[in-house]
Amino acid sequence: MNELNAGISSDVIRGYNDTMILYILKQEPSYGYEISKRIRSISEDKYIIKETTLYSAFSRMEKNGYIESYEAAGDGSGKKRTYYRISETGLKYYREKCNEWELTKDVIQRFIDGSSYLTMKGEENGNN
Amino acid sequence: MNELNAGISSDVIRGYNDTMILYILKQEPSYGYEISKRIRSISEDKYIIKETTLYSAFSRMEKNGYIESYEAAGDGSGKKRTYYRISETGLKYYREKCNEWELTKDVIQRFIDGSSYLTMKGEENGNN
DNA sequence: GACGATGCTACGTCTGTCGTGGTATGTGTA
DNA sequence: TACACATACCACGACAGACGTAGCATCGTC
Repeated sequence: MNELNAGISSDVIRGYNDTMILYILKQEPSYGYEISKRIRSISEDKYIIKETTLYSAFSRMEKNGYIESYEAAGDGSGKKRTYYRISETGLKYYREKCNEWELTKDVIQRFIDGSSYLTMKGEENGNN
Repeated sequence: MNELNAGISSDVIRGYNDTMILYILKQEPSYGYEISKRIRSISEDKYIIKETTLYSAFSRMEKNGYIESYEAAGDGSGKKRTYYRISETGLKYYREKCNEWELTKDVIQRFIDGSSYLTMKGEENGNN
């Protein structure tokens, strides 16, 4: 099955892809392919962002002024890449999303049956 | 002033409205207006579900077999209401969403600055 | 009978995600 | 030379959930 993101529905991540990308760019400028790999590795393969999602996020965020792009050749090779760096606005946006996340997480958590059902190990699904 | 849900973007909640509704119905059958108020009160006014969102969730979930509806008059009045009760499938779905939530929460958290988990500094580094 | 609270529905728009498919360069290898 | 494969990016369009707007009907009250 193509469901690489096992157990993670994109509907939840929706709206947080931008945040993830900004988190990467906050550390240092980067480009599409590498960001995609970083996200995958940070999440320990639990989340793999789709290419189209990634690039549409780039153009959206650049339009919003959260990131800026510039052309550059990578290593010794002549391969051109589009690098992105985070802007001040982007950093501010990222921090807002972090705050929002704490809030939202708290709210959703109230509607989740947590530890109790997990401890009694009563899982009847073939999900993994 | 329609921004009643201060600080909470619907993009995050997206996909978890169903879960919230099922959480309410898991306790006892209920109907639209009351569920809406329950969600508002449980979240301490931090999240207020839109009417259209609520009712479209009903029809979606009924179509999926997660809930069942029945007509009933409420209190002494002759007002007809459409009550919903959760089904076995719905309960199973709810539990899956709970599991998914724990997973997703953990993943997103890795891209968020500001919590204590950062202080322990054991994060991903040059690990690739 | 005007009003607000309750209770529900129809219709259409918007936005983020993602499937499909395409372009182009660099590297390995046979 | 040929080819596969990883890298690197993009256009197009479909889809689904959230939501804005609008409407309808009932009930209690003043």
